[in-house]
Amino acid sequence: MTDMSVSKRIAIVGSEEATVEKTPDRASDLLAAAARVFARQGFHDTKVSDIVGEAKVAQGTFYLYFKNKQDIYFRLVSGCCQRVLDHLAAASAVRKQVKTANEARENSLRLMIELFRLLESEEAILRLILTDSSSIDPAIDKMLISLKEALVEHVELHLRVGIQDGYFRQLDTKIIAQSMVGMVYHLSFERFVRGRDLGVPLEQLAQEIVNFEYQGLLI
Amino acid sequence: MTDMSVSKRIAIVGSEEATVEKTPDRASDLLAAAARVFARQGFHDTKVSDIVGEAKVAQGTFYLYFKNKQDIYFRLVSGCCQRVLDHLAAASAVRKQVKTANEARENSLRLMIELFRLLESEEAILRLILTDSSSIDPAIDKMLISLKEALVEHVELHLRVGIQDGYFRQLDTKIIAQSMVGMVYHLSFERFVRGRDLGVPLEQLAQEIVNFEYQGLLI
Amino acid sequence: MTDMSVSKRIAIVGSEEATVEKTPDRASDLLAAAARVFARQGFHDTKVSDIVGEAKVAQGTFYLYFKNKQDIYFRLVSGCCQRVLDHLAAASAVRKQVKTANEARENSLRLMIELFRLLESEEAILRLILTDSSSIDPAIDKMLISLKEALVEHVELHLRVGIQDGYFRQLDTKIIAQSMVGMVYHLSFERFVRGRDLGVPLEQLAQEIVNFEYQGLLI
Amino acid sequence: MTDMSVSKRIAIVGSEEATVEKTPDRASDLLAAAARVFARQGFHDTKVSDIVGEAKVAQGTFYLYFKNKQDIYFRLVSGCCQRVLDHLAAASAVRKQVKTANEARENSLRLMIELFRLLESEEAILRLILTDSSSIDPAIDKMLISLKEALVEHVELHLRVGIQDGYFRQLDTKIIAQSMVGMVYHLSFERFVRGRDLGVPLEQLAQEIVNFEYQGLLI
DNA sequence: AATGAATGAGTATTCATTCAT
DNA sequence: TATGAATGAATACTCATTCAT
Repeated sequence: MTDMSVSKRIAIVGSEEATVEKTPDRASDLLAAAARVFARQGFHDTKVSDIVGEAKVAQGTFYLYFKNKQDIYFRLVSGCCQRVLDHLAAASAVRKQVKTANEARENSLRLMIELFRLLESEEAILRLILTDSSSIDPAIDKMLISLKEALVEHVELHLRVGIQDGYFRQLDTKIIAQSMVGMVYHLSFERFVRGRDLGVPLEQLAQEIVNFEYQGLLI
Repeated sequence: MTDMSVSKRIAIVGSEEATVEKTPDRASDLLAAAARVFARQGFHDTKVSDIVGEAKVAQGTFYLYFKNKQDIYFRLVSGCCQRVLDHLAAASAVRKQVKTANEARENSLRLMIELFRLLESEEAILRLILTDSSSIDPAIDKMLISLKEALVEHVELHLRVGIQDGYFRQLDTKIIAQSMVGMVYHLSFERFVRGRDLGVPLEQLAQEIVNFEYQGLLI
Repeated sequence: MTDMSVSKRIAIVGSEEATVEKTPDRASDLLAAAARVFARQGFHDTKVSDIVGEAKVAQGTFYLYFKNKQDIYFRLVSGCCQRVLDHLAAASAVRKQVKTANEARENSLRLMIELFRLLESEEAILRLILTDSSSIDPAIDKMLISLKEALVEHVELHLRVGIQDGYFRQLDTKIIAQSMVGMVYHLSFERFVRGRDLGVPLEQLAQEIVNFEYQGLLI
Repeated sequence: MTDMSVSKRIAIVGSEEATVEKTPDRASDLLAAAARVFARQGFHDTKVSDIVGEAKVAQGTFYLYFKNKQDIYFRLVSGCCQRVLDHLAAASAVRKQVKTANEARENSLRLMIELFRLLESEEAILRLILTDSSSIDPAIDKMLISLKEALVEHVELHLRVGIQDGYFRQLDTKIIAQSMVGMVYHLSFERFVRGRDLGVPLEQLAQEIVNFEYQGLLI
C-alpha cells in the first residue's frame, strides 16, 4: 500500500506485461521493506538484518544501495517530505485567485482535505516522521524542520493575504500559523499514526478544523 | 547543587545544617544527572556511563537505585507528567465558578499562562517528552498518551460546559479539543525545545492563542 | 600502456597493427595493475576491487585469470624472484675464470652493480618482497626463502673458491655469506624501498660495499 | 620464556609470597597472550578473540586495556624497541674509554654478544618486528625506523671515532654503518626467527662477524 | 551502601568469491 | 570471454549489567 515511487516506475506501455511482475529493483525492494519494518518496530529497534530479511535479499546487498541504516531511513523520510512539499507548491499556485473570505474558506477546506489525503497515503512514513525521527541524523532533523517551516510559511502567507484583503482580523501571523500547523500535525498523528479516526470521515474532520480556524469557539 | 526539583524538596529550615551541605541522596543525584545528559544527547545516545559520570558515582551505584536506563528515563518523564496532571487537577477545581463567555476566556488565558510557566520550568524533561520518548518503553508511551488524554479531556469538558452554557457554538468537542491540545504541544515545542520565542513574551503568546481559539481568524 | 614486463612481450613487428593498439591481455593488465596497487597500499590494504578498478576490468574478470588475491601476489613475486635467479645463474657462469684476488674483487663489483641495477628495475615488487610478503601464503614464504638461499649459496661458493685459491682467509663461509646477503638486502631496502640513496650513485655504493667486504674496517 | 616485563614487576620484598602467585593483572596477561598468539599466527591472522581466548579473559576485557588490535601490537613492539634502545644507551656510555684498534674490537665483540643475547631473550617479539610489522600502523613503522636509525647512528659514531683515532680506514660511514646493521638484522632473523643457528654458538657467531667487519675477506 | 573491574551478548559492515546473463 | 550484481561468512567493538570486594 506504500507508494515507494522512488524507482520501479515501470512504464507498462503495452507489450510484455509478463515482465512486469518481476522487475528486480533491489533498491526499491529494500526501501519498501524498510518502510514496513521501521513502521512496525521503529528505527532503533530495527536491525539491518530485519530489513534484508523482509526484502529477502542478502545482508551485503543492503550496502550496495545504502550507506547504512540512517541512509535508508533518510531516503524514506526525504522522499515523503519531498512529496508533501511538491503538493504544497502546487497548492500555492492555485491560491492566487482568492478574493473573499468565503473563497478563502473553501480554498482552505479543499487544501486541508487534499493534505490529509496525501498524508493518509503516506501513513507508514508519516508514522516514522511523527514518532521516531529525532536524533537519528542531523540531516533528518534539518529536513523535518524545513518541512515544518515550509508549512508554516505557507499558512502565514495565507494569513497575511487575508489580513490585507480585510477578511482576517489583525493577528500575529507567526504565532497563529504555528498554531494551525500544530493542529494539523497533532490531528494527523491521532488519525494516521494512532489510528483514531475521532468518529468522523476525513472530509468532516477537515470541515470542523476549518470552521474552528475561521470562527473560533464563540457563538 | 542539583537543579532538579524531582524529589527531596526537603526544607531543612533551621536545624542540622551539617547534613544540608551534602545530602547524600544518590537517587536524586542520578535523576538530576540523567535529566541533564538525556536533554543534551537524547535517550539513545546516552550511555549509563555518561549518567554516572555526570553524577560522579560509580557504575554499579546506578543499579542500586534504578533497574536500567529505561527505568530512570521513565521516572524522569513520569515525574514531569505527574506535575502537569496535578496542575491540571488544581485548575479543574477552580473552573466551576465560570458562568459567562468573558469569565471563560479569562479563565482560559490564566490557565494557558500557568501551563506555559509550568512547562517552561520543566524544559529539560519537556525536551525528552517531545522529541525522544517514542519506542523506549511501552510504559512511557502509555503514560504520555494518558497525559495527552487528560489534557484533551480537560479541554473537552471546558468546551461542553461552554456549549451547554450557550457561549460556545455547537462543535465537535473531540476534534476541537484535540486541535487545541495540538496547538499547545506544538507551540511548547517551538518555544521550549527549539528555543524560538516567536518574538513575544509568554503572556502575549497565551493571549494570541486564546484570542484565536475564541474568535477564530475572521474579523 | 602496461609498465609490466611480466609476460606477453609480443613483438608484433610488422603485420596487423590493428591488434597492437589494444592487446587485450587481461592477465597482464591485471598483473600490472596489481603491482601498482600493492606497492601503494600493501597486500592487506588492497582489495580485489582496487585491482580491477586500476585495471579497468570487471570484478569477475579477475577470477578468470587468478585463483584469488594471494595467487596474483604470488605470481608477481615469483616472477621477480625468477628474474633474479636467472640473473644469478648467468653470473655464476662467468665466475669460472677468476684466478686472483683482484679479479675476484672486480668480478664482485661488477656483479653487485648488476644486481643493484636489476633490483632497481624491480622496485615496485621489491617493495612487496621486502616489506609485505610474510604470512600471506606459505608458497610465497618458501619462494622467498629459496631465493635468499640461492643468493647465500652463490656467495658461499664464491667464498670457498677464494679460500681454496688462497686469497680469502679462513672463515665460516655460511656465516659470512649470510652476512653479505644481509648487507645487500638491507641496503636495497634503504635505497629502493625507502628511497634513501645515502648520498652516492649506485656504482659508488657497490664500490664501498665491496671495499668493506674485502678489506674490512681496519687500515 | 618471554619476558613481558611491562608490568607485573611485583616487588617480592619479603613478606607474603602467597599473593605473588596470583596478582591479577589483566593488561599483562593480555600482553603476554598477545605476544604468544602474534608470534604463532602473525598480526593479520590473529583475531582479538584469539588473544582473549589465550589470556582466558572476556572479549570486553580486552577493550578495557587496549584501544584495538593495533594498540596491543604497538605496545608489544614499542616495549621491545625501548629495551633495545636502553641497552644501546648503556653501551654508548661505556665506549668512551676505547683508544686502540684492539680495544675497539674487543668492545665491538662484547656489544655484539650482548645485543644478540638481548635479542634472543626477545625472540617472540623480534619475530613480529622482523616479519610482520609493516603496514600495520604508521606509528609502528616510525618506531621501527627510529630503532634502526638509532642503531645506525650508534655504529656510525663508532666508525667515525675509529677513523679519527687512526685505526679505521677512510670509508663512507653512512653506507658501512647501514651495511653492518644489515648484517646484524639478517643474522638475527636467521637465528632467532628462522631458528637456524648456523652451527655455532652465539659467541662464535659474534666473533666471526666482528672478524669479518674488522679484517674483511682478504688474507 | 558503594565500588568499578569484568563480562559477553548483540550487530553493523566489509569484501572475497560466485554465477546468471 | 567478460560482466557486475548478489552473496553471506567473518569479526571488531560497544555497553548494559553483574558481583566480588
